[in-house]
Amino acid sequence: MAANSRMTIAVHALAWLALAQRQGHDVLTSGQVAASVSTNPVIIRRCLGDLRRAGLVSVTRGAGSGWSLARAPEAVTLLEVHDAVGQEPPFGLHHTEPNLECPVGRGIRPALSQVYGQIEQNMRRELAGVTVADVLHDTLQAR
Amino acid sequence: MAANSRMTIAVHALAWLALAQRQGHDVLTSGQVAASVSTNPVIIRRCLGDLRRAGLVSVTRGAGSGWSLARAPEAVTLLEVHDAVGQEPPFGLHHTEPNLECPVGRGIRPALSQVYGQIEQNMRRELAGVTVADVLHDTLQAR
DNA sequence: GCAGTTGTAACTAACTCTGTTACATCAAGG
DNA sequence: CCTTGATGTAACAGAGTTAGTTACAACTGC
Repeated sequence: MAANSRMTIAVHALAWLALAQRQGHDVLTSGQVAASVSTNPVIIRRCLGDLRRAGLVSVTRGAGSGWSLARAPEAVTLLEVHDAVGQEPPFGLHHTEPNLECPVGRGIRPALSQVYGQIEQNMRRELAGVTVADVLHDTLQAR
Repeated sequence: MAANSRMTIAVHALAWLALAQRQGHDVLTSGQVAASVSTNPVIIRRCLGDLRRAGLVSVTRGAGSGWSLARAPEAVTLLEVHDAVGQEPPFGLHHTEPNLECPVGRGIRPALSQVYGQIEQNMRRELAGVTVADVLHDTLQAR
């Protein structure tokens, strides 16, 4: 299948919430967000539910309720979104334990963990440097 | 599922080939590699087949045949392995096109592509800086 | 109480990944 | 020339993930 798109959907929803807030709409329903993402409202509720549990958005119940940003869009980084949606790391080790009788099988996992860990650290640092406000700005810039 | 482990298996196989070569074994069979990785020989043949198509290993046919490195392990980078096994990029855009009537739906994909592309570039640069020889060295260092 | 919304369970369909079996193909070496 | 041992690859199974859908209980503003 194509790669994980949950991160993309989450950022899309947050950018849309930020723009709506700027335009005076304090809350959006899952249906309104779903209309922009072109998907089902339940997908959005599941995704925004993850973000709510991470404290990035708040939600109300009952009639006239909906979703809003819990913080200013300048204060929400893509790293927080990444962690909130439980995105998998880009590389995985062996599914089953390699043969520990073999010198390569014995040492390969720590060696690769170090390489992979370094790459993930850099990826996280980069995600931490981009905010929802940045993405919204670039989004509105695009023609 | 756990993340993609093909990259790990490919590097494992290459490191094992490099060590075997250093010890005077010029070729290994898929069964011998599979015994170190703890998997099925067909998995290894498929994986090493990808590496062969990328020119990283060479293979012979017939009795007594097997796999060997096509280059010195110092000259094979993890980036080449990454591309050879067709690893997916870490982030994916929407599966279906977002609503282009919405300003966010219209501009979000180019905006996120830029962010994701930057991260992938850095990942590639990092992978290009690590060779199979480096991994083998760290592997043998591990206790 | 009504209406509109969230939260969530249950399910489907499509897809990926690893692993397995089976077998055709190939070539080294007697 | 034949045996032997290896690759290449198709076909399939089983587990798992993902997006999407339907349905409905729970909640709350008015």
